[in-house]
Amino acid sequence: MESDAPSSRSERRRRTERRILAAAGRLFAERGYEKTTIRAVAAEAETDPGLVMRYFGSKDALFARVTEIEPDEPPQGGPDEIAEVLLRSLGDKLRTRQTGTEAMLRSMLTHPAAAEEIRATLAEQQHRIAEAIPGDEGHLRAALIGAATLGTVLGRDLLRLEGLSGADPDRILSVLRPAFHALAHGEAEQE
Amino acid sequence: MESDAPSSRSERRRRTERRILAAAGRLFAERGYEKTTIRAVAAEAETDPGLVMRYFGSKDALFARVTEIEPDEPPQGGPDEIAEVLLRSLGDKLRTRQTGTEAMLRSMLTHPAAAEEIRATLAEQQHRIAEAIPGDEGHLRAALIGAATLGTVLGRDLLRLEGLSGADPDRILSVLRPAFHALAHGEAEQE
DNA sequence: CGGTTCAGTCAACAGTTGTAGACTGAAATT
DNA sequence: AATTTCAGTCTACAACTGTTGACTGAACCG
Repeated sequence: MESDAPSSRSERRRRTERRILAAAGRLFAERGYEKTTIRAVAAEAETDPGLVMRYFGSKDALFARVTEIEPDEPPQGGPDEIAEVLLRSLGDKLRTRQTGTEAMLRSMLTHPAAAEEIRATLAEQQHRIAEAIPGDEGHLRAALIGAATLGTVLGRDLLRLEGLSGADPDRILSVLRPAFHALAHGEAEQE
Repeated sequence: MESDAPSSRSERRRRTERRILAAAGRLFAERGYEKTTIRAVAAEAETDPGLVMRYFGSKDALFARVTEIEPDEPPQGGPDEIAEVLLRSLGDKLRTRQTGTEAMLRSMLTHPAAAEEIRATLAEQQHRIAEAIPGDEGHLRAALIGAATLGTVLGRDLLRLEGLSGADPDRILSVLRPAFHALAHGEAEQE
């Protein structure tokens, strides 16, 4: 009772590729790079390991395809605007979970390519943020905002930390908001 | 030119066990659970894979031994005291890096036992923190402090994020301080 | 219709893994 | 001195890995 009537060569091909990508995304996100095998991906996609190799070249290349993600909205403006933009980006990540992103995060501690991608992404964002933050600590502040964001997504969606795994994104954001503003401000605003 | 004159059976045994534990700690911390092989541990410890198995039973058991870590100073007091205690704990972790802790963190996204250990440790700390934080959001606030702490250690020592990898622990703490206090406070103290 | 392309299948490769067990020789014990 | 214990070594196994290449049959194109 599935939707089909497949048979057109290019159409079949496109479908299998999509199934493989979806299966790979799921498995990489759940198990990480090393524990995800080509065979398991093929089984999950109901196809053959050989096909996976032929269509994507190698396990590494498949991983790279799955973890292609579009960059965040570039933060700009003053410290407060920056904090709000970053909170909004975090909110998006918490609301609409992407297998690609999760695959990347899941493997970032063990797969060098994933680690490098994260480093590069965060570094670029940092530079933009640092420009807008007064004081010579701009880079450090930007990096710590990144770290906090990372920890939050990791804790909620990958580690499923108690008290965070089911939490409503909006409540998370509202608790985090003052903290992000505090981090974004070079000069102490309270005390 | 090494210090030795080994030969006493129990002494030799103790030494090799220590070498194995040290080697395993280093490798688990650098490469994570899956990519660390018994053979590599044995080679690093200049001994035999068979011995590693005999002395520690299994790879899992060896990992468990290596990642035994003593719990943090239990946080107590009001929100501000709690924030300070947690900052101090973070400072300790940043200043004196422990291979056991790093091995645990490195593997927490791919090795279920490591993930569970982290969850349990953080959950227990959270409960204590939550009691002292006013408002019904105590657990969420506690969890987010944990996530931020996790992200900071991860970003600095495991991922080596640009702008964080070489950062002085005290500067990190001073930037994080207002943010931790903001997170610990149930009622908004600033605006 | 005849020939070509190509999605899909299958079997096999070379290497690595955790783990088990037999063996050796020297320290420990009697 | 005779015997037992045990740290250390070596070999082997069964399972699993990414990857390759030969094969099959149906869709495609002339």
